[in-house]
Amino acid sequence: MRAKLSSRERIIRAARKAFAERGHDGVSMSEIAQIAGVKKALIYYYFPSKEDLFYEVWQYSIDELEDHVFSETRDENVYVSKLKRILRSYIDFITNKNEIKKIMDQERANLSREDNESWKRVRDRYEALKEKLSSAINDAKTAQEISMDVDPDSAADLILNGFSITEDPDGLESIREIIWRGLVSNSGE
Amino acid sequence: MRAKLSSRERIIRAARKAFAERGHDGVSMSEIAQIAGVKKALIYYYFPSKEDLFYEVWQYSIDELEDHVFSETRDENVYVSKLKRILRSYIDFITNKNEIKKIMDQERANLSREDNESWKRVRDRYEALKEKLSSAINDAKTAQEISMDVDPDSAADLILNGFSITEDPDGLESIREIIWRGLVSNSGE
DNA sequence: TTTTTTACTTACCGGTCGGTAAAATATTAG
DNA sequence: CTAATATTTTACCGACCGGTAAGTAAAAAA
Repeated sequence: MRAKLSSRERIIRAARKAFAERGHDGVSMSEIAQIAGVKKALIYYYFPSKEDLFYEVWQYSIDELEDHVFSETRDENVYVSKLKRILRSYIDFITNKNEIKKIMDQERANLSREDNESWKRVRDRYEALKEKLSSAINDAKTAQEISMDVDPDSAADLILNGFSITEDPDGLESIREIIWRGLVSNSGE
Repeated sequence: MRAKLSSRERIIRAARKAFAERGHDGVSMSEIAQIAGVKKALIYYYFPSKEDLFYEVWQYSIDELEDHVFSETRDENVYVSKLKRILRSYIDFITNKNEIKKIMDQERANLSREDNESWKRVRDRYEALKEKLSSAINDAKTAQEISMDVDPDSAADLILNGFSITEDPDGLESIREIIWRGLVSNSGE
């Protein structure tokens, strides 16, 4: 039987669900309150603003993604194997924690907007994730285990963007294979 | 000197610009009116609703993309060359008609939402584009000019999603190279 | 037992949303 | 010149937005 969650926790989960489905701009605070089964004003008791609530959801989501994807490969010392496992567990994460991936997809366009000061921390958290992935790729490249043609930063972009929309596991797998061959093959021409 | 545009055209261009920057949900009709230099009610004279205005922008944008990407390769008969040119002109399009690509990025998450009946035609127009790309890939595969491991549909997804956010031309080029090697190399393992 | 803090509700704020009716102005046709 | 028609503006609608002030009930601290 489920332990009763605190109101704060219920709000966060409701927000995550709603933001995943409709995005930050598509969701109203009253909508979140309704899903969480609390009054709207209570949200403002725990969170100063919609933006702050969103950021907490965002932060937790990316933390969870990083934990899942990077923690188990920490002691792997063959970089290309490590990278391969990162990719696999990333797909595993997308499949099982689909809500979190959806939030990232929803706000992807906002991540490239240099204006909008209030989104800075959201962008920063995302950039930190990307950096982790990028340096794992760079390690493999430095060890000459993947193609020297690969630019680690672009490859990280490709991985983080390439699996959007698709929910079908076979589709994800196909995409992973293409990307992987792109990373390891020596010359495409 | 610029010929004076009709109000209707000015509205569409203003809407395209605004939707590219902030997305459908992030833009208000009065904002669009202001950019177009027109009263809000005039928009409703030409377009029944915000949704209809958005769809017209969307439709024209994807038409333009298809024209740019597919028209010049129509008489190419070596499928792999054709596909390579498609990819190149897609990047060219992203670079030069960046506003249109941004609209697609903004609404990407909405494209996977099966609910929301009113977005059906938006999704359908996108799916038609994807189908065109997918069958170009399939042609190259059938002619055994690219890897037999490639699933055309997934590859089309990857191409349409993989170039997001990035505006830096070098980054786009790097991503294109990875994808291309992924398509043509015979086995990544 | 009194006081303070925590958790939460009720009722409201000004502002903006998408959308509309009707009047005013331009344009065109007879 | 006039009448009809196409275009644009003015002024407004109810609904909902994010956010807040003030109060309440219960629990924790004094």
